[in-house]
Amino acid sequence: MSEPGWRVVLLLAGAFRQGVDALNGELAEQGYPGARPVHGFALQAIGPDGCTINELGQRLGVSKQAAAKTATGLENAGYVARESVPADRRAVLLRRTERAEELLAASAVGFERVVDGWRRQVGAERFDAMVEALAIVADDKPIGDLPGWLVQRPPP
Amino acid sequence: MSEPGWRVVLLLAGAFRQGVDALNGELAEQGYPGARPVHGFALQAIGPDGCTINELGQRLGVSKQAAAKTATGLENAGYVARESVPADRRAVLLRRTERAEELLAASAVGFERVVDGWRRQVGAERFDAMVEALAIVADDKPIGDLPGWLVQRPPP
DNA sequence: GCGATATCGTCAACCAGGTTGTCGAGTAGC
DNA sequence: GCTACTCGACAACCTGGTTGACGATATCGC
Repeated sequence: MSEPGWRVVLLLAGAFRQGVDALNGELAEQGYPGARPVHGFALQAIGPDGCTINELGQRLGVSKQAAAKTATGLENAGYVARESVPADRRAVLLRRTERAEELLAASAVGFERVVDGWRRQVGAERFDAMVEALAIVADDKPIGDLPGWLVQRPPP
Repeated sequence: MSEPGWRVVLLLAGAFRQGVDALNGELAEQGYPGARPVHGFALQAIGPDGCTINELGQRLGVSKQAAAKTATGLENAGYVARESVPADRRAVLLRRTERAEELLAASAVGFERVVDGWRRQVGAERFDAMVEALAIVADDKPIGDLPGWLVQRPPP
């Protein structure tokens, strides 16, 4: 193995960042210049049926307070609406808006484009091997607290 | 392609995080329980001959104020010493201590162990394919602004 | 039915790491 | 020598995370 260990880990970070940057470009092209992948992740976590703030926190691997802040941001951006839960008057049901569904669709398209580009770059066979290997290595590790540059505002 | 695009990007993040967590574990075992990869990263940037705060900021891609904070942290942890530059009495020369050299050596060992573990998990052939693919995808993208969980303190 | 206990979401305080702006000290150019 | 620039420090602020406390509500046990 020619690569030193630290370089492999650095490559993972670089590839991830490359993907995020590319996706941001795709989303900007599709009319969501301010959308960050973190929005998509959170909306995915909310799911088509909605979820409460606590559940969102668990799914994202952060505290419920952090999840509440995220939810507020999403709400202000018009991506989620708060509904009440009939069965539990303490709980708040976060539900995706139509705008969120559109963003998710655009995001899925963007991801496919980015990843298809990668597949073409590295070759289908090697690409599939990479994905298999990543799946083993990553071992369903939750993202947890998302990197700062995931949500960095685009330069004004 | 069975994997949706977004999952591939998620796997990259998960694998990176897995590597960082594993390295933290290795470093803790080797007697550096508080060391984070970001320390090694900054020490690498300082280099064997040392550098000034401004240079450190440029090399890490952050402002000199942020570099100064990093340098203070490194100094408090005993990894760097401040020396004066005879040619310029404004400047401060950051220089690695012996302890820093030891940390860097331990860090290299830790990275090797982590990556060897991965290689064993996924098989040498597939692993090499993954690294090749990552090198193409990452395309020497610089890390830039480091993720927050890179420096997260270990739970007490 | 009712008290004890647990959970939901919010507020407040704090931390880490980043940013910009300002400023004194020191260097360099004319 | 005066001016302009650079180095590093300080202060203020932003973002996104954390923990702790608390009111409101559910749920359990008797």
